[in-house]
Order: sequence, then structure tokens, then C-alpha cells
Amino acid sequence: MATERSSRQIASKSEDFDRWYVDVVRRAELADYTPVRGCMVIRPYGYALWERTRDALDGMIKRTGHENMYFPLFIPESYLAKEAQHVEGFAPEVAWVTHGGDKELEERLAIRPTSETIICSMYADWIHSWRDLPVLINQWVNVCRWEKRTRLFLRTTEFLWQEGHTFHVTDEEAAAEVDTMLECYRELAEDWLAIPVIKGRKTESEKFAGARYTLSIEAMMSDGWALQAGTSHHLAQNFTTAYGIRYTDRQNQEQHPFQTSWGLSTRIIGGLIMAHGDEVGLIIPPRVAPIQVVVVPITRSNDEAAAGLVEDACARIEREAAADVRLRVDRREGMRPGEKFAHWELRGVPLRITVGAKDLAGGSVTLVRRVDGEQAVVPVDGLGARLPALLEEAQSAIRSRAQKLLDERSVEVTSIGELVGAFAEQPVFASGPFCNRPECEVAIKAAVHAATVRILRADRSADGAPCLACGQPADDVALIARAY
RNA sequence: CGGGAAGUAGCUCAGCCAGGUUAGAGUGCACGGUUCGGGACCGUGAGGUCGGGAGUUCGAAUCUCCCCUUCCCGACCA
Repeated sequence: MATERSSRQIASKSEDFDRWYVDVVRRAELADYTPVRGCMVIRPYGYALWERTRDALDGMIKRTGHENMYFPLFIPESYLAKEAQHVEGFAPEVAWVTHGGDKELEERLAIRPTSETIICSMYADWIHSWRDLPVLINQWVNVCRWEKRTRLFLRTTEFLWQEGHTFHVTDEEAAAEVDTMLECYRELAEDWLAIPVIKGRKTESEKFAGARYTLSIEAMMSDGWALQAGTSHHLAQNFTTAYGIRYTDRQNQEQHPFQTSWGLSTRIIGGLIMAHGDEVGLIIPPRVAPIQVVVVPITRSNDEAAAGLVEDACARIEREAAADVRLRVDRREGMRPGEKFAHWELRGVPLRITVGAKDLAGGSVTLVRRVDGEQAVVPVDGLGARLPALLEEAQSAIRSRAQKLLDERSVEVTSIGELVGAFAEQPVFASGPFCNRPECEVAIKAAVHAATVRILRADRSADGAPCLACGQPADDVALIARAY
């Protein structure tokens, strides 16, 4: 953890959300810019946050039967090109290596934008029998996409993610896998990051290049915009056919396996910041917080006896804190308490314990919760043991607050007119019957500036109600929002 | 990738239009002191290839051109 004092100012969240976001990322020392366009350094505090998130998801990936492995960064151009829709979709944003040292390569190498192509190429040699299936693998890697417009964490040229890749005997088993992993993403977002999400299916125009369909989770940021926070794709046999993955089934018939892929990236850290942060800075849910509890001693240099008591109390809290609580005593000298409070508030530490002579006289310390500023004077006795429960309460409070925002800014619409009205004052999540035809998707986008059909909600059905755009009977309920 | 804005100390900026000694402020940083329950104060000090390159000029932070990076608005974002 850096000891550098934070500068006072971050932009006002209510007045300039975009600038607030960048300020928080940089002042809280999560990440910073580099000399290369769109590439960022993830600093120790930001990386610790990512590690917590990654470890939680990695646990789910393994729990659901997957193994981690590693494929190379470079993909030969000819490998990338075999699945037509896929290469067409990704070509504009692929970075190429053309030279090795000063020698021009005979075939240029793509820096992976995603790894379906190289994985399929390799597994074509490894899958021969129905006994070889299913294949359930994952990798935690960096990928590169040459985006036109970048933004710290949300859309960077290089980013970190996990990409899962599976091969199955049956279409249904692959479909179940797609659902299973989307559910892991929901669990990560809601139970760990305290971000409520809506599950659904991407429209044809938005799905992964080469997929039969794409499922995603959509989260609401605190400005009302949507963030796609994780995607799970059913690839059917599109890639396995193109890449010649064949196996012999129980009836001695040659078959192509059914395939899925699914990914979640460092983008989710941007989502965490924008979902929970406030005017003062970050608010990090305890389960993923690098530091869950900060203890700030308040001492007077001219009163050694009092300082001794304060230090004793701090040491006791540190010692008695449950083993799995990530606690730090901020013993930095020469900093006034207010400065330390601001430092840790900016960094979103969920709980602060203020230890001062005044409270200690009564055997107490002051406990402050970051999410809502709720304060309590509590006994030092037994405090260490209570921390896990207090942290769980803080986790719930953050989740409830985010859920409340989502509820308040979600609206039902039945027509284009209502849709336009719903967006008139502020960005919202609008839901309405949708026939899922491209013309209607275009009409919706045209009606509300910058809003798009994000997903067809998995939790709702239109049951034949008239499409909000064309009036034809619709099966799906679309979620319409502005998106990052 | 198109339109616009910006880049000067760690950070936020002034200086540029009307080119001219050792380039400034606030804040942050280091040290000393007074302080210490919400970003306190006093003193001393360190810190800058003025984003990079080329050009014009006796002389460029300042004028011209090219490039890089960031921000905003679009297009794009499978």
C-alpha cells in the first residue's frame, strides 16, 4: 500500500460522473495511464482488488469442474481465419506481430483477442473419442483488442480476463454449461461484488462473432447506465466444424462436439467502482476489499501515557481480529486523523475503527461504516471477534443500496412513446415486450439517443404482448439502456 | 477513425495571443517546530528535457509543421 498522501480533490460525482470515475481510479491508486494508448498499469491496490475478485471466480470455475491451463499469446493468422464470422467480427481490432527481431515473419501473428481459434486448433488433435468429452478448461490471461475509444478498466487495449472453453457430446449439455457459467457470473457480481444484475440473451446484432447465442449479465451503474459484466456463449458446432474437431461416438459415427466459451474481465472492476462509489470515493464490498478494516489511532505526541494506551488498544484489536479479517492499523506518523480518514474513505475501506483516549476511558472505540457513514461507539472487548459479522452487515448494506437504485431506475414501457418518455429525464433500465426483429432494434435505438437493446431478459416473458416498437405479438421482454 | 479541447514541478493550473535575464503559484514532498477526535499552522528546503521531433529566429514554453498521449462529442465496440 502506497504511503503517498492523496490529493484532496476528486471531481464531483453528481456534476461530472466521467471525470469523477477517472479521478477515483487514479487518486485511489487503482490504475494509471501509460505511454501506450489505451494501456494501463494496474497498481497494487487495484490489483489486490482484482486478485480477490479473480480468486472468488476461480473457486467457482473449479467447483463446477473446470481446470486451468495456458495457451500462447500469439495466434498464426491462418488459424484465426478459419471461422468466417469470427474473423470478420474481430479483424478490425486485432494487433499483429510482423517481425521477430529484425526479421520479417513469413506469417504474421495475431496477439490473441480471445482464444477460441488456437484452442480449437490444438484440441482438434486431442479429441478423438466420446470418452475424451467433455473438455472443461479455463485460462486466466491477458488479451488485446485495438479499441477506438478506451477507458480505464472498462475498455482498455490490453486487459486481463478468464476465458473458459468447453466441448461436449450434446447440444443440451453445452447449453447447460452456458447457463451454469452465467450463473457463476451472477453469483460473483451479486454475492461478492454486491452488484445486482439482470441475466439475459444478446440480440443477433450483439452476440459473439461465431456464436449461436450469447448470454450476459447486465449491471446498472450509479449513473443509470448499463455495463455488460460477463458473457457466456453457445458456439454450437460452428468452430468445431471449421477447425476440424471430430470424435467417434458410441455408435462409431464421426461427430463434431458442441462448444461453449465464457469470459469475465477486469472491466468488472470498473463496474464495481461505478456501481458503489460516492462523492468521497470508492466503496468496496468487504468480500473483495483488499483491506476490510482500518484502525486509526489518535494520539497526542505530548501525552505518552495516553499514546501508550491507544497503541495497546490498537494492538489488541489487531491481535484479536478473526484470522480471516484483512485489517490494517494506520500507524503512519505526522498525519492528522482527518487526513487518514479521507485517505481510507477514498480507497473505499468498508469499516474504520477510530481509537482515541476519549473513548478508551470508557473502554470503547468508534466504529464507522463506509457505505453510509453510520457511527457507533463500541466496547473494545470482543470487537475483534465481532468483525466478521460487522463486515457481512456492511456487505449487505452495499448490496441493498445498489438494489434500491436498480429498482428505482427501472421502468416498464409498452410503446416507443413511453420509452422516449422514460429516458427524458435520466438514463434508466427500460423493459418492454420486444419481437426481436432487427428492424425494431434499429427503431428503438433511433428513438432514444444512444440507448440500445442490451438483452432479452431471462427472467421475463412477454407472452404475446404487442412489441413496443411494431405492435406485433412478442415473446421476449427487452432490457433497453444506455451502455458503457 | 471523423469533429473539438488539452498536455508547463507528484497533482491542479497561470504564463503563450503582442518571442527576450536564472519559468511561476497553490497543493503535495523532505526536514525542524507548534499541533493532533475530519484534510491545522509556522519556518527552511528539494523538485521542471515546458509531451516528443523538425522548422522559423540573434533568441522559442510562447510562432509554424509533423507525431504521441489524454479528455469530450460522434462512428465503432464481435
